[in-house]
Amino acid sequence: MSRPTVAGVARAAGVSVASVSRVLNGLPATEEMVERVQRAVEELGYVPDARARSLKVGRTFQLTLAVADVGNPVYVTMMRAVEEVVSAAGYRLVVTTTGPDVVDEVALVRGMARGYADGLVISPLRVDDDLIKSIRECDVPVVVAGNVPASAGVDTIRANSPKGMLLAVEHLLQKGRRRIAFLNGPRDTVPGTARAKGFAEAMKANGLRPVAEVEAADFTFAAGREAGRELLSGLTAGPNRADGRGAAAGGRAGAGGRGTKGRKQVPDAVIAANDLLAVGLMHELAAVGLEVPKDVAVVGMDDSELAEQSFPPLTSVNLGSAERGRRAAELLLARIDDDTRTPRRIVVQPTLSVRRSTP
Amino acid sequence: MSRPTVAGVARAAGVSVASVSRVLNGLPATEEMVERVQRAVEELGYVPDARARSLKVGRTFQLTLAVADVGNPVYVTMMRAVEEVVSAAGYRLVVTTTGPDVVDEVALVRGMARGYADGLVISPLRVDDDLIKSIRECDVPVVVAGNVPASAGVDTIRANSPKGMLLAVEHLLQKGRRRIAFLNGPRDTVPGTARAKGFAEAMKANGLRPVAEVEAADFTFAAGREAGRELLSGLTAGPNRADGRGAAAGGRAGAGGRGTKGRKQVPDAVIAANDLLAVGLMHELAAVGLEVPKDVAVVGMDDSELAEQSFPPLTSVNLGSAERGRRAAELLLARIDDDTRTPRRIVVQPTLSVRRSTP
DNA sequence: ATGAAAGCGCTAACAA
DNA sequence: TTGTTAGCGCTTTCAT
Repeated sequence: MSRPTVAGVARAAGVSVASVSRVLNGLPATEEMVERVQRAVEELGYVPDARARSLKVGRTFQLTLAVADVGNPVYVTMMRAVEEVVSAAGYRLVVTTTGPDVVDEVALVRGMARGYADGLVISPLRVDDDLIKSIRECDVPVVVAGNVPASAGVDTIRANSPKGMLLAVEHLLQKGRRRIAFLNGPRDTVPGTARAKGFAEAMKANGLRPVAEVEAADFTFAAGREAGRELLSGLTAGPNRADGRGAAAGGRAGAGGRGTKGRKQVPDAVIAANDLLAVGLMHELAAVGLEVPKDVAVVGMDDSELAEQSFPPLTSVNLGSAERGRRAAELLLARIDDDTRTPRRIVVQPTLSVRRSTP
Repeated sequence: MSRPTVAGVARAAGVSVASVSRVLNGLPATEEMVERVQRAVEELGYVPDARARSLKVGRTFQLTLAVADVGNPVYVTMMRAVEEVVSAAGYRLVVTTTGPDVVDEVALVRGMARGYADGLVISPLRVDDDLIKSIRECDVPVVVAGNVPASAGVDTIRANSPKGMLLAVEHLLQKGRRRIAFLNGPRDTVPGTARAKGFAEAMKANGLRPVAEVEAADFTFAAGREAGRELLSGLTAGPNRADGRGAAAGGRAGAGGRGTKGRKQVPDAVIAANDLLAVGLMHELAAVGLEVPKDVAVVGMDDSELAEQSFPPLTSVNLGSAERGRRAAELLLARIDDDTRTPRRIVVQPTLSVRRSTP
């Protein structure tokens, strides 16, 4: 036979469906009533149907967290923080993956109207007007963990990348490194843009010019290796290299040719836009016989679990992923509670986690 | 104003709700009808409510994947594989975390009766009779990615840990390493038990006795470091160590005292029960000045993304996480399709991914 | 081909 | 305090 419903429980207990519902929801009832219902529930193994319930009450008590890539350890940190807050508030958290394309992000936000959950925390990799529009029009509250324009009018928790870059640059400077290169992720992403801007500002503020800049195709380990290879081949290639790769790479390598001496310099430090890229780079450094941190210091960003797992452990800018996750969740809960509050934009300040990849 | 419903669309289009539903579901209708409904849908920005729909049709077109720890990279691999299969079949995948306790796993399985999804893939860390019972009684199909007894009568995809251990041991042997130690995870877990058994068998089959065995508190990096420290302190401690840690550690360190010469041996190889533990161990090896692979070779298990990210890259037993994920998803879809088929138990065979952590 | 109406399982008025 | 009943938004007979 099929799953029992309130009606089945009511029949078994010899009471009305309303009474069953009341007991189940802890509303006032006589002791005997509670007793009878609970026994019937027990006997039948009754479990209420969340869909029917949410159809009626208009809430699912589920919240969704959408991230671009489950393989990026920064999301692990964030997920844990969000989970903690929402489960404490009695919500179930479900995680979905969007992939790197903005159209998939938009589809996900639009899809929230189907009633899967009562709210959404999304950390978008790429943002366009469509996405912002879909967020504003979304039937359920959305908070963005990432950078969207203030004009968008949505709740936002974001990191302070420029400040983080400043921490990284000044730390390196303090350690006597001045030939700093930058390994960014795709510049057409939200973090990619922010990091690029932050890096440029931080260097300028300290009177430095980048030794080289390369852009990885993704915020992944594999892309980090590839871009790292590009960065290094442009620098270690002799003037009369046969295969011409050095020149080719130099062509894509931003400021690579504009060293202070008018020719290429080997960097004594590299800042990577996230930890995965940094670790990828370190593999390439090892491959060409450069030692970290002796020959080249490396700084990552995100201060994810990977930073302490990597070898040598990676100095990394902590952009507050845990705190951003926590506060994003809190903001979402607050908005679910009161949808009229004006959108907030919270900025979480970075710190630097110094480990052995810098001297 | 509120979200539009079929009724609203019907009114706007000047047709009946039934016709709206039909057009939305691609059932036969005149061209004009389709046209009118679609325009109304467009205008109102109508999105059907998935809860109401699933309440009626009895299906959610959502599938759940439950893992113990999102921080474990082996689940990333599995998640990707599952996602690919289920999305190709038109299902949405949602991921939830159970945590390490069996009671939480049971609660999750029981909770599936609420109708969150049409099926569940669960990779349980710990299994007891309650869990098996809950799986058997679950209202929606469940497939287990892990090892449960055949008597449980549930669909299962599991790895072949013993075979994997054999690959690891024989690889080390072939590289001339014979003083092999074992760094396991908690033995009261499914993988912990399987690995321990497999390791013992593989060693015995090759006429070897373990140099040491330690058990980490969790399958995490931190626990790997701690257990690694224990392993090494038991071995590097002199006979008259002042703080007594060497002895204490030796006490917990399984066969640590039963070397072939009647006293402790320094291992020339360590097999770890997963990649996170292996990486944690490598940090401790470095801390005491032992080089990988020169002094000590290290083999991990899972062949996760971390194995190639680690430095040196980690030789790891590929237990087929991607294939297990893929086949688990396929099995789930098949069972949703036909709930009468007899439960299958599929075993995925391991391979060895040799990297630089072994000579 | 289209419309009217029943009903999925639940909760919340309202009535008793 | 308890029971009766309407209805959440949708699909699906059953008539037309």
